[in-house]
Amino acid sequence: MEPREEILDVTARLFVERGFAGTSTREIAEAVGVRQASLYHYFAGKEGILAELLQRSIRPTVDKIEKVEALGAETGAGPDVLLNLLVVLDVRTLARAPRNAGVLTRLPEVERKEAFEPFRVARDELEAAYARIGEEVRAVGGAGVNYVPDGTLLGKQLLQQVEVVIGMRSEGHPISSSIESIVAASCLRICLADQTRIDEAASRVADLIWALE
Amino acid sequence: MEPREEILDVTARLFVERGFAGTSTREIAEAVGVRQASLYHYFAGKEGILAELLQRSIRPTVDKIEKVEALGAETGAGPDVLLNLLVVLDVRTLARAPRNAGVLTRLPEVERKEAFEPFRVARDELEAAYARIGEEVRAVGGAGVNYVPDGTLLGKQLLQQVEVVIGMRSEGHPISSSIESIVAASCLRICLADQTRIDEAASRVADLIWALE
DNA sequence: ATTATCTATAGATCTATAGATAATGC
DNA sequence: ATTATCTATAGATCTATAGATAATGC
Repeated sequence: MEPREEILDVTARLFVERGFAGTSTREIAEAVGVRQASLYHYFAGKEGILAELLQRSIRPTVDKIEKVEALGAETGAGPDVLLNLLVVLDVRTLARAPRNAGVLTRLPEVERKEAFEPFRVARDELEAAYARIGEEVRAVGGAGVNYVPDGTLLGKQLLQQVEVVIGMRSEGHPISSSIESIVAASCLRICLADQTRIDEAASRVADLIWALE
Repeated sequence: MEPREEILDVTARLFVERGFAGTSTREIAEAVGVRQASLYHYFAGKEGILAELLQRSIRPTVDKIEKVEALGAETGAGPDVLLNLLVVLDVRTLARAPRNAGVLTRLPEVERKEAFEPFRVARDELEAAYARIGEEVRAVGGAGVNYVPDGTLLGKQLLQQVEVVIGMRSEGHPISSSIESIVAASCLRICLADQTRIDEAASRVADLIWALE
């Protein structure tokens, strides 16, 4: 592995275990096997490293939002299918992230520091997409039903639900394709889809997802 | 406020904003208005303060698990009602925690340090209760259905779903009683309960919850 | 006596930069 | 020339403890 990639990999592991402020540049350097000052050749300090790790953890999913919504227009796939697709893509990205880097999005520094603003923007885009598609799913069957989340809450509920895979990985559970499907189904249920619609959406996802990965 | 309580309150705010390693004892002391060394009179260092904050954030809910399950035996309330009750109690605890202290449970140090083991045990108990009750809810109507979470996943999904209120509070949204009900309904939906059962459970919760708070 | 608070400080870090040296690529 | 790496270090913290002093409660 080239040094730059190795620094990212090693730092991801340390930040996930100990957090941002809890990891020193010296520890990173030692784990990589270079001198502390050499890190500054590749990155703008600790913040620079985390900024890149955060981008990598969310970019793949955000880049696919447009594609997913375009697929709705092209293939006539309804919101159930689109939500299912987006969830599966998001779950896979989190499941494959080296060192379970999804954990990093929850570090307190991410909310506070200027350097992470691009990440926050991307994350808000993703949440907005969940809110938008989730509301469409809900609109299909949820007329006159009680205890229904509005868009803001719904977006957060779906994002939160997907992130259950981060917690699973933290405890060492592998993320099987069956977990993908179950999390997607749970998201549809949160949006009031019934089992018939869930089965239907799941069967169409299999044929569409290859085009998006 | 007595000094000990004030230290807890101020530290909760700082830890939520900056994390554990990102907050120094000197900053805490300054914000409280005492000398740095004086903190050690009340607590076993930074870790001692966080240990107590974590306990306070989860204890109220864990203490109610037994009561909730006992209520099932006493009143004949079914699992739908029990899950709804537990979720509402949990949401209320998170909603009322000073400074949104629920955020603290996600700090990386919480997983690593000896001092927080009692908290981790309590949190696992809560997750186990969600898994247990969630499985019972699912067992009522979920025969032969596809894409169904097992107990381990279900426990995590429910815990994760409840924690959506932490995120809401972080962004300044007040936690209304309608959000309580919606989150509870979402949890029942994740467990495959249909709208009839959700309405039924919600109507019984109103009569039972006063006995548990 | 005990509790609360302070000053002072040991000893151990931290990050980021300056500036030297070596290796690589045109 | 540029890229990669190093040594050395400025300057700023950090936590935790020792030990003094003042206030409180029996």
